[in-house]
Amino acid sequence: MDEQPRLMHAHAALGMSGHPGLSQHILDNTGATDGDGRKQDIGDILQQIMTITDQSLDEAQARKHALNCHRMKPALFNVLCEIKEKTVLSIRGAQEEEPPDAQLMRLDNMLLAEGVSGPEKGGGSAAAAAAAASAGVGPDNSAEHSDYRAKLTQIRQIYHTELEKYEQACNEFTTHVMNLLREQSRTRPISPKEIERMVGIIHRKFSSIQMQLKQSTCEAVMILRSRFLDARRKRRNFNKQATEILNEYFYSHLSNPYPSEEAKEELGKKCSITVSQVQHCPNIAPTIVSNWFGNKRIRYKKNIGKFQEEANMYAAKTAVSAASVSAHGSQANSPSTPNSAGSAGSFNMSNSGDLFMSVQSLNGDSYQSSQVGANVQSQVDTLRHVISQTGGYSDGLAANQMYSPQGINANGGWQDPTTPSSVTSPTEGPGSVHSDTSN
DNA sequence: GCACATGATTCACT
DNA sequence: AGTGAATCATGTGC
Repeated sequence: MDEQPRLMHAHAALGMSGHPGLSQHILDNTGATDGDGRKQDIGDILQQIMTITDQSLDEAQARKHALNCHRMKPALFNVLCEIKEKTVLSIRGAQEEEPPDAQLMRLDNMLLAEGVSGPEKGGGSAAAAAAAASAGVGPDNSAEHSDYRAKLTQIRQIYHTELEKYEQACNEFTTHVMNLLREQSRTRPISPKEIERMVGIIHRKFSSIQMQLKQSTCEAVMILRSRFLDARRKRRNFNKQATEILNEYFYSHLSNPYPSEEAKEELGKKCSITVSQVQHCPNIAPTIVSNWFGNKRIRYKKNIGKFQEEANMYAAKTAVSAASVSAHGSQANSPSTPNSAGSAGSFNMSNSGDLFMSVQSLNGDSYQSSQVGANVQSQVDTLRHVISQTGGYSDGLAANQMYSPQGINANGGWQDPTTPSSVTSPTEGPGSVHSDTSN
């Protein structure tokens, strides 16, 4: 009900802030009801406000002091506060509460998961280990792993340094603004709530900067991670010797080219995979060997013809080795296992039956024979000779046995792929598809 | 630059 | 868990 007089007091207060004489002038005219007169007053007030900048600082301070000491000041100030509370705050009130930023939460979670934010656990080794695991690599301390860890630590350090800087700047700025507002609150109505809101605005601004920092950090981690994984994925060509060893094993176990874990490890060692491929990560050798055998089986099966020559070559090598070992009085024709070959450390003699099958396919299978040249045929003859000398197989047996090419059965699979060739059964009889035994 | 070979990865299946 | 098949990605030779 008493709104009108209060508003008029407010006008008076406005004037007071600029000029003490002016306030008196307004106060003297509070009873005026003439509209033109009021406009004239406002014009005067504005005019005087405009001239404030011309006044010296000392003079302004003196007037400010006089204002603060004015007997009407507290009452007028309260009125101003009340008016402001009813207008400005009510306008802003609606847009206060914001939902928690989902993107920021995602970034925080990711940084936490990657070991960038949160408590330090060896420079994010957990994340590095996870990355390594996802790359199909054991938790061994490979060079790439430590490199990844070092770089992640670097990112972490930069992130925390920058974050600290931002927080410090935010706090400094907030303190500064709060002091300023508190100072100003003596001369103009600034409620604690308003200061609080201002602090909130400042924090939001700074948190948006923080979010950019977090985004950049996430990007950096992603790039690092992808590079790390790419490095693990990077293919490495085996050297010739390694390929030969693997091929020898493959073709000498053609009927069942599924090396046991032991055999894989042994092959890994023999192939020097531990040196050229996985010197920092020796446990991966069996995996690499598995990869190689997996690829070999598939590709061999897909295109047997293409691999025939290779098969012959390795069969010949195996046969020659068999012959030489036989000549030295060893048990060349015994169905020893690749790993039990022990002293010689060779897989060559492990499965002469497979070799035999290679020969069979060359000689008996029309599909095979159509693809071999005269030189291969002569090689076959040589092999037969070698085999007969080693007491391996008779021509009669060879003629009676019809095998699908290289041990692949009618279904397109190898016989009993679940049986590791390193445990080739010596009890397998002559009638068996597998002709490991030498009877 | 291209084709090819081949190691590695992924996914579905058993 | 091991495997086959498909696919990707890269090294190599021309």
